[in-house]
Amino acid sequence: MKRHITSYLLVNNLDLDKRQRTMKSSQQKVMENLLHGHECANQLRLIMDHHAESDLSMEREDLAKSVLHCFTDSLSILIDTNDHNQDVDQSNNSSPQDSSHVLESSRKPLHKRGRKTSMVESSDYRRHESPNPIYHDGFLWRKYGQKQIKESDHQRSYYKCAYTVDQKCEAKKQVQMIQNNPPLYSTTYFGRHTCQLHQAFETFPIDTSDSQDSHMIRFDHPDSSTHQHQNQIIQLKVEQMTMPSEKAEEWSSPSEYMSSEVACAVEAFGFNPARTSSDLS
DNA sequence: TCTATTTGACCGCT
DNA sequence: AGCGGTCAAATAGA
Repeated sequence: MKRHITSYLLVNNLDLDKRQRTMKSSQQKVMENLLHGHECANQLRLIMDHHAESDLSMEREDLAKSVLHCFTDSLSILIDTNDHNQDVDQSNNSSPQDSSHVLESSRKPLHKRGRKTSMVESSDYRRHESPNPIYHDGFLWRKYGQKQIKESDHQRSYYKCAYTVDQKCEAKKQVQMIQNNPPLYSTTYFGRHTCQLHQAFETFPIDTSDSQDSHMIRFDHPDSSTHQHQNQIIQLKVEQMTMPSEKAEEWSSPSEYMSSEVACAVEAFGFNPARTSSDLS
């Protein structure tokens, strides 16, 4: 036992340098993500200020998704770093730790042998409950299964990232209705996206021939007016996805026509794309 | 014809 | 044996 503890502490000391370097790069990543999110938010505001009359709901939603993606990545990095530090702290200090997290994340130990009893019990996951199922959360998902779960009236749908093969992204999610009245859906995310959203967008077909169906989204650098930096131009084919104008009139808050996660991101910024620029001013 | 979804079968674990 | 998770052939739809 004593020998086991000594060797464990040795490993911890040897890992310290490596961990500090990792933390630095993590901070850099978080900073880059947040800067990118800030740029997208600025771009979103510009669109809303200058193009309120035209139907640019898709640009707004995609920008909001980009903002959400930036924050999701940043949170994931911070939670990882935090968990790592807590593991170290717990091994070095026996005092109890505050286990509260922004996102629910399982830290239950993996079975060394044997099959996991469920994904929830064995891997890190984040669970989200909402009145509507989350289908559009900024990532592309591919459904690979649906199953009736025992002790549940509703089927569970299994999704994996559409870039599982292309980019070896192992992110998965499960969507299941957990309550009828009022309707409540549980969306559980497993693993983290290793795919890049912008890479995903780059695989969209670029069709400059049909300007009516295509819209340009530019993620400009803050100094974009000086053209010192090359803009990252993403062209999205928008078909059957634009929000019907009559719906736009009915909906009063982003959460009514966006996925709840995207809406949360939008509302967190105090934006309401359904409003006009005059409402904002 | 191509791509995404559906669904029954299969696998590995308890 | 029964369960949850995944695979892959069949099917649907654009």
